Formats: sequence, structure tokens, C-alpha cells
Amino acid sequence: MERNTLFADVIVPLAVPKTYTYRIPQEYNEIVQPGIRVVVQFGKKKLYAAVIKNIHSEAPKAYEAKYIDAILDEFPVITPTQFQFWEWLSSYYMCHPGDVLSAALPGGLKISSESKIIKNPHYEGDLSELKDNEFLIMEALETSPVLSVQEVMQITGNKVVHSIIQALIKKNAVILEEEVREKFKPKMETFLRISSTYHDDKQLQELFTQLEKKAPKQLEVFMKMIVLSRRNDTVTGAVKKSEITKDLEGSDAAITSLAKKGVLEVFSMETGRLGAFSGVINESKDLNEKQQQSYGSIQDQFAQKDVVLLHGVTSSGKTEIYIKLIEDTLAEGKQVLYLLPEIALTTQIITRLQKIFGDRIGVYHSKYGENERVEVWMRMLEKDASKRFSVVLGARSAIFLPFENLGLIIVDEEHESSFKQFDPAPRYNARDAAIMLAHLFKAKTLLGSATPSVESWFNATSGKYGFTEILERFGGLEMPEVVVADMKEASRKKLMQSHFTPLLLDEIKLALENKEQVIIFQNRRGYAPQLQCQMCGWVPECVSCDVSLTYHRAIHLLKCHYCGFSTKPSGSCPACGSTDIKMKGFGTEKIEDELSVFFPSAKIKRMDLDTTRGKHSYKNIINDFEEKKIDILVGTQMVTKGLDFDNVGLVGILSADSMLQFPDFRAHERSFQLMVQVSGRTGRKNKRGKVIIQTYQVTHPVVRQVIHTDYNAHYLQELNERQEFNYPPYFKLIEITLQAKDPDQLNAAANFLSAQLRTVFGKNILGPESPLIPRIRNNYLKKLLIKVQRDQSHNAARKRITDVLEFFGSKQEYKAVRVVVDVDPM
DNA sequence: AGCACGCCGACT
DNA sequence: GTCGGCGTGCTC
Repeated sequence: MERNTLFADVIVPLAVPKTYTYRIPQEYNEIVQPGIRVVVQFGKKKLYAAVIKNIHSEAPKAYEAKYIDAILDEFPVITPTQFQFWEWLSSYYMCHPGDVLSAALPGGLKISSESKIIKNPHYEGDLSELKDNEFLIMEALETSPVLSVQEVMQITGNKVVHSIIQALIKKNAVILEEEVREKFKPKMETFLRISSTYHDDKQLQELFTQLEKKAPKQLEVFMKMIVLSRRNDTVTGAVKKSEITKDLEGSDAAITSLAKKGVLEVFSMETGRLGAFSGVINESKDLNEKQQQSYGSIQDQFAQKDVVLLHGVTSSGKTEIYIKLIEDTLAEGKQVLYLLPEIALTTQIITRLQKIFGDRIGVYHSKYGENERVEVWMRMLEKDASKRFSVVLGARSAIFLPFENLGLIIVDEEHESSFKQFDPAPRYNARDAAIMLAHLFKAKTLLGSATPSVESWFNATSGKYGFTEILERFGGLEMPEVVVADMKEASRKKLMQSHFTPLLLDEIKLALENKEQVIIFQNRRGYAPQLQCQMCGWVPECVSCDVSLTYHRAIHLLKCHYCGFSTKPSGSCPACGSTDIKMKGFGTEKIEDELSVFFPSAKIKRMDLDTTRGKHSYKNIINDFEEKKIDILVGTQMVTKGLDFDNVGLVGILSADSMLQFPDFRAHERSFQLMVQVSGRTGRKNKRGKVIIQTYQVTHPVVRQVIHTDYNAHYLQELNERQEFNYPPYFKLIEITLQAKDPDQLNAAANFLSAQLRTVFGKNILGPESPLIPRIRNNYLKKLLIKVQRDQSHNAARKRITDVLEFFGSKQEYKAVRVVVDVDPM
């Protein structure tokens, strides 16, 4: 009989440009299928968990395929739709399939091998002839037969351990092996069950009398077992051991005795970490008139259009509309994906939705543990549809979950730049990818925001997307009063007190007197000011990046924001020797300090990257603020998101200028969004909130637009400028960054590449230009921007870029130049 | 990504 | 003379 040899094209989780073909061992022929993970050796030694993309029987001609080492899954963990989605992602964002795989799979499903040292069974040499370090290793191998490279480091206390291992291999003393292990550990718990012999009354009676006399503790345990095992939520009368031991001291020993007597059976079972929702399920709230109108309009437009933009001002009650739409989708038996920026994924929102959707809702984001993420993934793949999550609330990575029949995707805070992944490829925008994902399911997408992105606004107003607006706040809450504080005039009159205008200080005082809370927004991150020599202007800079170092007061160190380099500030200027070194600029930390001088009795807290690093610190600050334990909250963008505080009388924006002057075509859009969003934090039940914008440019159009909450004026102006200068949404951007150690080589490479690109795209190539920070970690950077006209084929443009880059890569003289492509950069 | 092969500098 | 630095190319 002829044997059918099968081959599998697999995606390895690495930045390699294609799939690789492996031979399937005969015994796996019946069980392999696309979407399962397999262990393969890729390269000389390393083993990886790769994913089978397709199976065929065409033997590769140019090489001998390696065998698949092992099979990791019994059923596919990647669905066919996901493969389609992945293909689109790698094509659109110009990255490798392996990049997508790495981003898509939760860490727990990715495995790669680790080198392990084991004793060579045939070794017959004399241990006393070994060097000290070598002897230590051999000795350690006697007690634990397998050692990792890390363990060898610990044993020898040596950091460079490679040569020692190599020496031992040469002497035939040890062998090196690659070991893989699944990272995901199912959570197991110990359960107890009453043995079947004790189910009849006679036996029970006997046991009772026996225990009553001799073992009261055991009787107590047994009684509790009986009660708990008869709850209707237990299957087969199994009870968690922890439930018994929890508030019954010394019950452990009693359980052991009962098990020995054969009264109780002890066994372990997988329980999972996701827990079950145990609160009360509430009905969703009825919509008010405005919400109802919007909701109806969205439904209507979904009949024609795949995407609808919901523009609803802060506290207009967008979430209630989302909930209605989710209910509708669930009623059709379809799934919903609800995307939020990471930072907005607070417990408050999760609880609110759980109260309505209970166990049907799953949560998925990066702060979730690895094991939990695997469990959510696996729950999506459950054969029994009733066990699957029908709603997933998640951050951008949630678009990678294995949905079965998605009906609706909601992208809340649609304008947020955190939907875009920057650093490792795929540099995807989850909002745009979500629209594609929805398309693959023939599902609908709802984009929601109080300050939509210019792109979405354009798509909505030009008819590509549906569009609906709620311009009133929920419950008759008034829009805040926005006032400008003229810093130019204040400083001319010498009235500025550090960074504060008299107007802002007065208003803060007033608000505090009225027992209202205050939010002060300062765009500069949590870092403290820079240092500058007052004599010669010298500013301390990083040794390996072209940026000035920022001073961290709490740790008294100068730090580089880009590479982490830190150094002690010196007392005198190395350039001129002067000791007159002063702080320059200001961040939230300094503002917090100054406010505590102006308002010594106020409780002031800071919310920025530095104060929210801990696991619960973000939540704690929010809670403290809600419980009015904080009078003034000083913060960065963070304060603009997520929460509706109901006692904020005043919001102060310290400097609109620093945002407006940012050298980026999105500076105005971002400033508008930030200012409008932070303004939305004010306002109380029966009193209009106040917002003060400090600025040197009182007549700046964006400042005017914020004052009058004039969305139309803002978008009109932005669109005009974007059109005039060929920026999105009229043109699509693709940014290419070149990096090299040698600046001359980099320049040559950048000039060559831009010339090549210009032959294809002509004047729509910008650069090469040095970015704001021209050197990071001793790597010099140059940026090129390609503008692709909206009506041009993006596919064709990308194909051309790929061709040019391939030609570029073939040039020997540019081999050392790293190329990073970012499609739709933000 | 990781690993080997290969060609130039500071050491026994 | 060798050990080892990291630049370059390949992985089914």
C-alpha cells in the first residue's frame, strides 16, 4: 500500500518573511490540521511552537524538509477566519506572518526551547581532572540531573558560562539538550466527594454514631460536607476542599482521616482562574430621548453601512447605547467585541457590564495574567457555544481572539492613539483592524468618541460611515464654562506666580472653599524639570541618545527617557565650572509641589506614569478621588480618560501652548481632543463646571474652538489644512525609519532610498529627515514619509515600496542599516 | 530571533 | 601564533 506523506506549511513566531514546510510523521497523519500548534526545530537547535497554516502532499524540491517534532493541540486553536485576518494584517502593515503570530497568541500559547545541560551517561573521565567550575557543575548534576544555563550561572557565580559548558561538552562530560515545556498551567483545585457507600441511610447512621463518640471534628467536617454537597450548583456533589477548611480549624487532619476510612474521596479537577460572576444581573437602563434617537439612527444606518460613528459628548451616555446594541446582537446569537484603550479598562466599566451580561462577558487585556489570557482564548474555542464568551471587553490585543460568529465590534474612544501599536511589528491600529475583522464576519462596527479622530469624522461626514451625534450631556448636566487665562498679559504685568495666573489661583481657591474638587492638567509627563547651567546654558545630555536628561527628584538622578541611562547630577557645570545650575521647564511633580505651597491645607495628589506604575495604584487614586480624599488632582493625559467624577468644580489646563506647538501635523487635533476631554471631567449635578485654559495665544483658533466647543469649526479647519498639505485623511502615510550606528552610512542609505522611492512616488516623498531625537541607544535615525493619495491603490503602493526596499536590502553597502516600516503612523 | 560562519584586533 | 570580537546570512 502506498503511504501518503504529508507536509505542513507552518508559521514560526519569528520575524521571518514566509512560512516553512515540515514533514509530518506518518502517525500524525490523522490528527494534523490547520490551526494546531506543533513543535518544530527551526535553525540549528532552537525549538518553537509553530502554527500549521496548511497541509499538503507536495514535497519541497529544493531541500529536505525536517520532521515536525511533536503536536501540541488536539483541535485547532486558530480559526480559518483568524488566518484570513492575519494575512490582511501582515499585508497591510507590511510585516512578517511571524510578527502577527507573536502579537496574536497569548504568551502562554507561545513556547520556545531552553538549553538544558544533562550528564553524559557514557562519561568515564576522572572528575578530579576537571577545573573547579567544571567540577561544581558535575557535582550539581548528581543531585539534579537537568540544569538550565541560568542555573549553571548561579552555581558557578559566573556570568560568562558558555565557555565552561563548551569545555565540558568537549570532555564528553555533559550533553546539551533543548527542552520545551508548555507555559500554560491549568489551575487545579482539590475537591472532596462523599463515597457512594455512604449514600444509603443505614451506613450513614452507623457513621454518625461512630464519629459522634470518637471523632467530633470529623463529624463536623462530614456534616458540612453533606450540607455543601447538596447545593444545587454542585455537579456530582463535589465540594472544594478549601470551602471546608476555610473556617473550620483543624479540618485538614479530619479530612485526611475520613479519606483514609473511605468516607470521603479526594481528587483534583481543573477549575480555571476566570471565576464565575456571582452578583445580581440587572436589566439595562432605559434610554432617554436623545439616546433613543441615536440608537435608532445607528440601527437604521447599519442596514446600509458597515461602520457608524457615534459622536457623543462626555457624559452623554454612550455606554447605555452600546449596551442596547450588545443586547440586540446577542439576541441574534452573535458575539460582540468591545474595545477600549488600555487605560480606560477600569474595574468600574467591567463591573458595570458584568451586572448586565454576567458570565457571558470576558475580559482580555495586557495587564491580565498570562494564564488567564490563555483561558479566555480557550473559552472562545469551546465546542459548546453556551460556554463561550459572547461579549469580550478588551484592549487592542483582543482583536486577535478566536471569535466564532462576531456580529458587532464597538470601538470606544475611537480617537485614542493607544489603539496603535508602535514598537514591535505588527504596527497595527486596532480600530482600523477591527473594521477589517468585522468585515470578515460581515459584522458591524460602531466607533464612539466625544472627540472623534479627523479621519473618522471625515469618513462619517463624507458618507463612507454612518454618523450620529449626541451633543447634550445626560440628565440635564450643563456643558462646562471654558475661560482663557492670558499668560502673556499676566507675565507682562508680572502677576504670574510661577506657572499660575492669578485667575487660575483664585478659581482654585474658590473651588476649594466651595468644597469642590479640582483637576490640574499638565501635559508634560511625570518627570521633573531638566537642569540647565545659568552661566553658559549647558544642559546635561544622554551619552547614547541625543536628548537632554530629565531630573527625577524622588531618586535624585538624571534619567534618559529613551534608553534608561541615569547619572548623578554634578554640582557644577562641566562646560564652564559654574555652580549656578537651575531647573528648567516643569512637570507634574513640580506642579504638585508648588500647589502645596499655595494651598497648604489642600490634599493634593498626582496621577501620571510615575504614580500609577503599581498594579493597583491607578485604581487607588481614582478611588481616593471619588471618595473625596483628594482636593486637587494633578495629572497628565491620564486624567482625561475613563472616569466621570461628580464633584469636580474646576479643571485647569496649565499650558495649552506646549501642546499646540508640538511639531506634528496632528498637534492641533490632539490639543483639541485633550482639552475637550479634560474639560468633560467637570460639572456637577446642579452646577455648571468651569475650565480655565492658560495660554500665551488667547486668539489661537484651537483655543477658540475649545471655548465654544465648536466641533464643526475644528474639523473643518483641520480638514482644510490636511487637504492643503496632503495629510490624512486625504493621503495615507507610510513612514520608513532607518537606523544605523554610522551616521555617514545612514545618510548615504537614506538618500539612496529616498531617491529610489522618488522615482516611484515623486514629490509625495518627504525627507529624509532627522527625527526629534536623532540618536537613540547609539543608533542614528532618519525618517522618510511616503504619502499615498487616497484614491490611489494602497495595495499597489505597498507592493512598490516592498520592491524598492528589496532592492535597497540587496545593496551590500547598506547591509548594516535597519529598516522599520510604519503604516498609518500616529 | 538565534545561531554559525567568517574575518580582524589583544593576548598566552 | 590563538582567542574572541561582532558583522552577515540562513533557517524548511
